[in-house]
Amino acid sequence: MNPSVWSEGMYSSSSICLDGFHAEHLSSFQLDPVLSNVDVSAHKNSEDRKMLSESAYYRSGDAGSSLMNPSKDSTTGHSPIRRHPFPASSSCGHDEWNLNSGHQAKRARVENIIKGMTSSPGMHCTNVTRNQCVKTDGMQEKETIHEQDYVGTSGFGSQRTGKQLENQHLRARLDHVDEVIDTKDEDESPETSPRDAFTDSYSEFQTSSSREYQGRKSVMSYFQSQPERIKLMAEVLKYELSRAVSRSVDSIFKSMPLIQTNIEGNAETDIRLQSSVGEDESGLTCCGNAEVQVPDVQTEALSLVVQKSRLENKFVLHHRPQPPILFWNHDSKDQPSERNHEAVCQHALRCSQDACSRVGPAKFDTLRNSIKVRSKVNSRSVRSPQTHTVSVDPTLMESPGLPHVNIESDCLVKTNLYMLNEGLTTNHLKKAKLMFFYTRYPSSLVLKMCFHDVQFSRCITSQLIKWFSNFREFFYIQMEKFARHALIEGVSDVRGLTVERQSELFRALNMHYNKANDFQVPDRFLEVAEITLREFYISISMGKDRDPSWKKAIYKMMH
DNA sequence: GGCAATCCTG
DNA sequence: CAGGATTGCC
Repeated sequence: MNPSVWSEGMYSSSSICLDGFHAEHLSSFQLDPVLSNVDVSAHKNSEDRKMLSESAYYRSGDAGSSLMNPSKDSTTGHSPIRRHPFPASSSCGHDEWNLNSGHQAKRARVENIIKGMTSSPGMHCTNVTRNQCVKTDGMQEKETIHEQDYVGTSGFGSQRTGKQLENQHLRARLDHVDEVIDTKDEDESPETSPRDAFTDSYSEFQTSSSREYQGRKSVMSYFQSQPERIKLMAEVLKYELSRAVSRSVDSIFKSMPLIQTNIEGNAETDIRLQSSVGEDESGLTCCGNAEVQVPDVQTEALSLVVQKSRLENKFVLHHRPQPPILFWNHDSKDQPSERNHEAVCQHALRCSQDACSRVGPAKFDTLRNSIKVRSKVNSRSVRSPQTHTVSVDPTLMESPGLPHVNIESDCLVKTNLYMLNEGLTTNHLKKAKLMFFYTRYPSSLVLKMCFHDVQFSRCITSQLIKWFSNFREFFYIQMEKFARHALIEGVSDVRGLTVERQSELFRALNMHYNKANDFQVPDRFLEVAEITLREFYISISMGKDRDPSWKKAIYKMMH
């Protein structure tokens, strides 16, 4: 493959969000502005640095809630900078913008469907006129207008006959709606549709202040006078809602929805986790789109090595002034959908917590115990829809065409959401590899944060640490290999050793950590690789490799 | 001795 | 990638 081809262009359509930096955390923790500018290299040892990062991390909760307060956004109107809209302080806050900005195409479709049901055949009352009807003339007159309008233009004769036929017509139309939606959903990727459905349905009830909803509200008001149609509409909405819920829950059970979405090659959304180098001091990007701030813990996770002073030829750990920014790519067509997916996840997680508090920990322990513990890497996330405590058809969670979801299933939904993976999956491995681009030595705290869907145990922690140990091993082996190769080839100046995206070394690394090649490897990683390569080169050229522990100095430096 | 990381091997 | 051995630090 031509490196120049894949280096940039390929990333524009599908990149990765490390789901470990899930909205739940992203919204909950913010970089402490005071601590953010501290140069960790000034601290005497790594423990201080770690404590600093962690204290910043813990302290950042308050800062986060204030920073992420949507009321601030509302004061600025439609700011070009869209932050992740979930305030840490409002456990059940559902940002109108986030939910409202779901798939507009589908929304428009639903709007058209609703409009079509009310305006055709022969209905001319637009949203505006309907609102005016409600405002000025009251419900009864509005109904009269609609009925007269409808009957008058449909030519069905008497009003009674017209109603019967209208009901028939509506039924047929609703059937068609189902068909259209089903067909559409089948065409859509399985990752995108659940959010849409959920978002559409959910936002129907949440976005009371939106203009669209006002229009629909008036439509619903119109229906309220007609029990038959109410029933039909209720069925449609219930169907949509149940399907959306089941799908969104299903997506929750996927250990890394966004990772999977992108790695599996189904998503068009480009979510990039990038370093914040070059961003402004506030940690905000000016990309003009929504962005999510990564908790300060990331600064620890991204304890990348930078060259503080090339003149001194001394490499030190340098605390990054800002956390990396998770932002939405400008070119993404599916941004709202992804954001809403985050919203769904966020909401679902809150629901799970809510369910936990209501059902009690004992029951959840039972649920968890019902899951088989897997010590090895599993190909799929642990999912156990059937439990001792709640007996519901397991296919419930899979079937997109359920006519309805009952109360028990709702309970199940919330119950299952609480369950965590008790084993690491292949997707966790993929995720860990991608994390390696940012951190070579993740602390257990970082691991817990990034693998928040995993129930941590000593075994899990050890396994993750072992993974990173293996990653490092491979990394250093490559470094040594290419350093020696450079010496053999007669490279005399260390400055001639560079790691570019086109270089063979990078391709080897990329092949190992990012085999699918759908992740934009951060430039910082290339810098680290280059620094390490040069260190190996220098050590070997100076004959330090005669010392059995010659690598340790490099390891220590890179730590 | 405990722990963490690397080294070695399969 | 995982398991066990080894090393080094506290």
